[in-house]
Amino acid sequence: MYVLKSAHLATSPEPPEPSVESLFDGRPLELAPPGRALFWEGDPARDLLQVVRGMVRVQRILFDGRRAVAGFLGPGDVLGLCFSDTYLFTAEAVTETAVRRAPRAALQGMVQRLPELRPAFVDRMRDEICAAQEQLLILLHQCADERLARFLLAMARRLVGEPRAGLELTLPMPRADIADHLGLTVETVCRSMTKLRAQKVIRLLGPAHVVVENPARLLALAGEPPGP
Amino acid sequence: MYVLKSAHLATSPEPPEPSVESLFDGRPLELAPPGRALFWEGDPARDLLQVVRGMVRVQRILFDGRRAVAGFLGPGDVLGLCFSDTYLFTAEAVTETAVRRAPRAALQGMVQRLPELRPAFVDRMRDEICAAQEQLLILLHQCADERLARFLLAMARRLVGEPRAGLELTLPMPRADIADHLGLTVETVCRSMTKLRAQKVIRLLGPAHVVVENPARLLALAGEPPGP
DNA sequence: CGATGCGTTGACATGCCTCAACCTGAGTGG
DNA sequence: CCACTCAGGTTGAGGCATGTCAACGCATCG
Repeated sequence: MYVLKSAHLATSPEPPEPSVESLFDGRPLELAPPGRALFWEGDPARDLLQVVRGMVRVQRILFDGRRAVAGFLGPGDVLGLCFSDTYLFTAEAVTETAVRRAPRAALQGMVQRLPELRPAFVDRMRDEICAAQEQLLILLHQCADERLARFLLAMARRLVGEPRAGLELTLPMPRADIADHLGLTVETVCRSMTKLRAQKVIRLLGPAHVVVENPARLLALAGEPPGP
Repeated sequence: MYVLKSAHLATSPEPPEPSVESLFDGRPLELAPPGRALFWEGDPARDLLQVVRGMVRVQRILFDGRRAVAGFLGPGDVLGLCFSDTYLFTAEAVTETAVRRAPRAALQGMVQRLPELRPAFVDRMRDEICAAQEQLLILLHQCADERLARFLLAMARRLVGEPRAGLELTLPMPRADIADHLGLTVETVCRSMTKLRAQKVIRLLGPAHVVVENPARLLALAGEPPGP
């Protein structure tokens, strides 16, 4: 997706290291309640956004009124690196959220001044492309259960590298968001969730709390070989 | 998609402007018969590829044996800009094809040396990301007819900016390729083609030759407002 | 206490997949 | 020239997964 994870990169020890994250140093925290829009599709893309706390949903209303959710951003994720002059999506807070903004011009300047930073920058863009294509290829050919497994796996990996049995994860977004993200309906998401539970792949503590019981099977359903 | 169109960009007037296309200047032509692989998924990604004549199919075999066709490349398209160290897809000639190869190292050197990073390279990567996300968002939420309409529209735009009534386009790839590209089966592609014909959206001269009869309706089906 | 929003489940309709048959055109050999 | 084969394309019949519509459970909130 267009979301860039900073997890391992951001926590580099030396302070002068220039990184995309350093653009947000010293910027004020901005708080948003659930449902509040952080920017709107079509607005001039003035700045980048870094999520500090909470979760943000990136979406877009299609021609015919259907909603497509492009993805979800959690703490550390940066949004807007690959936007053109106007925002192509609307970003909304899913939960109580804290973000920082940095002008895109600052990013541009930084990349101009520091040629050694370019490979890192290009790599991140490339990762985004690969992720988007991967997502496209696989989702298009997957059924509902497999899509949901893939989504749960992605949510789990947001927390840890590879999920182990017993990992508990929180789904702060409502079912409708998951459905519009996977190209399904709310009912189908529910049924697939129930099916995964019946197969002992996951356990449900509540609608928003899932425990991974069989990571290997989750991997397999999501369409990844058990190896990596 | 990961495919970068060079059509309008390549013909900039001033010669010193470094472009991705210039990397291929002076490289020898390489010919490939239908079905021949130009590179394989998993091989070290040594070089970029520019299609000169014919059509190339980019695909990948999924874990469970299903085939996913990521896209098709025609004359002028460049492949490999966003690859990591190994090719993530296999590229095969659909028709009799001519290509040129350029080492990726040359591209990397160009990016490092360029005083201005934006025009040549970053914009194109950004376009790719946007295209992939667009594709993902829309295809996921579309039914078979709409997906096929979208595909036909894309093929038409490969020839001209906006298709007009009477535009004849050639589909050099077999139905199976189209199906695996859209996440459908061969039979469903046939039926959707027949349905579009019945609705007077297109006319079929033969399996590989389609005439656009109602561009406005094609646009609408593909999920784009009639405006642009 | 009722109202509301969200999640879940059931009944039914529909769209796509599966399997099968048939058609067409291009080779190929008689 | 015809008969045959073969691959790709098209069409039909039936099954299954998902969408649609509806009902209900449950928690929150006024």
